[in-house]
Amino acid sequence: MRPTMEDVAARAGVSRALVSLVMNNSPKVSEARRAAVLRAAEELGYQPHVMARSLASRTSTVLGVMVNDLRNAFFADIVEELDTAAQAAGFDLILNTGGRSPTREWNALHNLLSFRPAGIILLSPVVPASAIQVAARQCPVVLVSRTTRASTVDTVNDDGEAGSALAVDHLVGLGHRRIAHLDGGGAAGAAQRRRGFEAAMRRHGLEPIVVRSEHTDIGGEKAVRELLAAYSRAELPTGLVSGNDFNAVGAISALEEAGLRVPGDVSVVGYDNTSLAALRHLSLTTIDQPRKDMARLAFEALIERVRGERTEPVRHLLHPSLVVRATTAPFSATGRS
Amino acid sequence: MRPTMEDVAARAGVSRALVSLVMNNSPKVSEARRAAVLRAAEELGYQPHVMARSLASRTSTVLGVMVNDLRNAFFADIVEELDTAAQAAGFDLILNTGGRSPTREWNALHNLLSFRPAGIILLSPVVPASAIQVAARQCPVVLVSRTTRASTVDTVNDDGEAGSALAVDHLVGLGHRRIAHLDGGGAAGAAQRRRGFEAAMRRHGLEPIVVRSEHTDIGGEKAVRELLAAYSRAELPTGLVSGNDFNAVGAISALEEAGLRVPGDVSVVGYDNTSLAALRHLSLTTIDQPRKDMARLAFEALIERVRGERTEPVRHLLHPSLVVRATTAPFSATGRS
DNA sequence: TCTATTGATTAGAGCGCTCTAATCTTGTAG
DNA sequence: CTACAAGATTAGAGCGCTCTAATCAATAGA
Repeated sequence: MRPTMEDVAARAGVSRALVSLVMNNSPKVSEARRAAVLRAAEELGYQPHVMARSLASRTSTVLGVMVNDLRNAFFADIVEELDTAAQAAGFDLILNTGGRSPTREWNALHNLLSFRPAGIILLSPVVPASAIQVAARQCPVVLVSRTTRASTVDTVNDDGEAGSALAVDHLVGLGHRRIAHLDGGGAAGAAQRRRGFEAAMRRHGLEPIVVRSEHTDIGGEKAVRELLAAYSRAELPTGLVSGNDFNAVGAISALEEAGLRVPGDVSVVGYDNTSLAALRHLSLTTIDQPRKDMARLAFEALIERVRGERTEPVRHLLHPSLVVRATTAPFSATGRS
Repeated sequence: MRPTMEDVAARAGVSRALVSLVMNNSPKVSEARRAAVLRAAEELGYQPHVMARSLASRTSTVLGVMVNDLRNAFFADIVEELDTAAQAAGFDLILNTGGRSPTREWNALHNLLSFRPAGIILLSPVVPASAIQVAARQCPVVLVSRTTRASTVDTVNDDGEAGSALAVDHLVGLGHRRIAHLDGGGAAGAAQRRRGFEAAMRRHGLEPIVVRSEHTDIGGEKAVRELLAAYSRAELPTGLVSGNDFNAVGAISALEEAGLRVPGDVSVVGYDNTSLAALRHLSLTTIDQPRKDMARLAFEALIERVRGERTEPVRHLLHPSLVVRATTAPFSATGRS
């Protein structure tokens, strides 16, 4: 059995309480005793038992994190960032996935809750709002990539409408006028991005073209094929705003397959600035969600509530930015066949 | 304060012990009582306190997971899979990163240990072997993508030598004879892959060409440029075995930039079969590490030890497989300029 | 010399649960 | 009607720690 505080106390010739004080480096311990305790602990290889501590102190250093999908690099990045912040602040992450199923997420959420965590961060959850409310009654909850009306829950989102607008402005600035959006369907944030696209187009006095698609490369390919079937070469959109990077990559594939050049004939903008987009081979112009900032803000919001420093809900809406790479170029009538 | 077992007991008019039995669905509880307890629990929104349970029962349902780098899709996939398995088996994951620094990993490992987890899984850790030994004295430890001599630790690795051999055999089978390996340098598993490459080449009676590189797309580009500088077009290798997929993508970029076609002039094989490779736009021929199996085996090995069903160490060496896509083609002398 | 005063140390209750051993119910056989 | 086994229930100690309140030691002031 691993040594307990009692063992350390015995070896150091002091009481258990004193060991506790030393372990929490209380200032009211004489240097001599402190040294003795530390040495005894060292010799025994003693390490405080987090769960026992948590139980006794009625506080928790555990932060629950439920991720929509770790395979999605966006979330993986955020979790990495959260982990860094948590370690720095002395918290531990317990992690969960809901498999994008409300039922499984509900279970996962319950598992997190059963640890009596100090707080919970939900990354793009698909559980109903009521489930979030239930969780929020037990501990502070922060939502990332998901909105809510609940006033006890903080949220961190990127401004998808602004992001799409950025893409449209960029293309229009390059002289494009026929621009299509490959919509993400039911994916998180897709609706916003579409709305932003439509609004931006109209602001420029242009007619928004929206093709229903998905946030996958296959989806992007299909959407482009539909576009190719629906328009003559002369009328084909010369600018594409994809729902996300994967979609954009698929779109580019289909475009090239059809003998069109990117960006010579068609300019393409992605969304998310995944590591994929940064690959020199693709060099995709895309919209960057400030993931690091999102993670940091989510963490800070949570900790503020944990420490009871704030009760008002906070709604972070982060501004995305345009990352210009090699898949967008000025519109040129001559470039077309 | 959230309701405790005592509250439920009071409301159901039974003792705390009975509630405990019901919560662990013991068979020795009358149906009437069970129903009463369950109802009371429901009404109060009671949920057992995992930590208290763990403390009292001297058992843990916590599994510690330390990840080398979550941003690496390979690890993210494994964690996802571990999570699925853990949830199914009633365990909870507590997750950590070491930032690829031995010191930080050592801290992270300590954090995990302080939870008195049932077991620990280390994904490609960079801590010294001694640290792993220390951990292994506290609870079962399984290593993924890392070997050890410690007889108390299980390991799960893919057979990197076999993987490279697969790539070489494939290229040789297509008629290629001048084949180069873009080495991953100090990256985990890189040495094995290189050894496998060299051995396979010699087995075919061919001279192995090894270019020092990195597991990044930039690395791949640079390596190819060196190759282009060192060889005349006629003598340039017609087959490339990259250290991983990213490297391969970079290599392809540089090749195309130099006016060479893939796979027309040069065939390229990646390693890892990341989601990147599967993108139709790239369609990279690559070596697949059976991640799902690796995760499953790691989990099973751990659970076996947790349950005390085995004390002998187990060394899983998984066989990678070749995934042929569009970046490899038969050698053709005419294809060359 | 005696009492405050401050600082260091400890006793002991208790966190929410489990688990063993003891107790209480029944039902059944003698 | 009693004895007893089997099943259902509970008392109570204890998991490893924290924390309050009490105790103890040492110094200072009168």
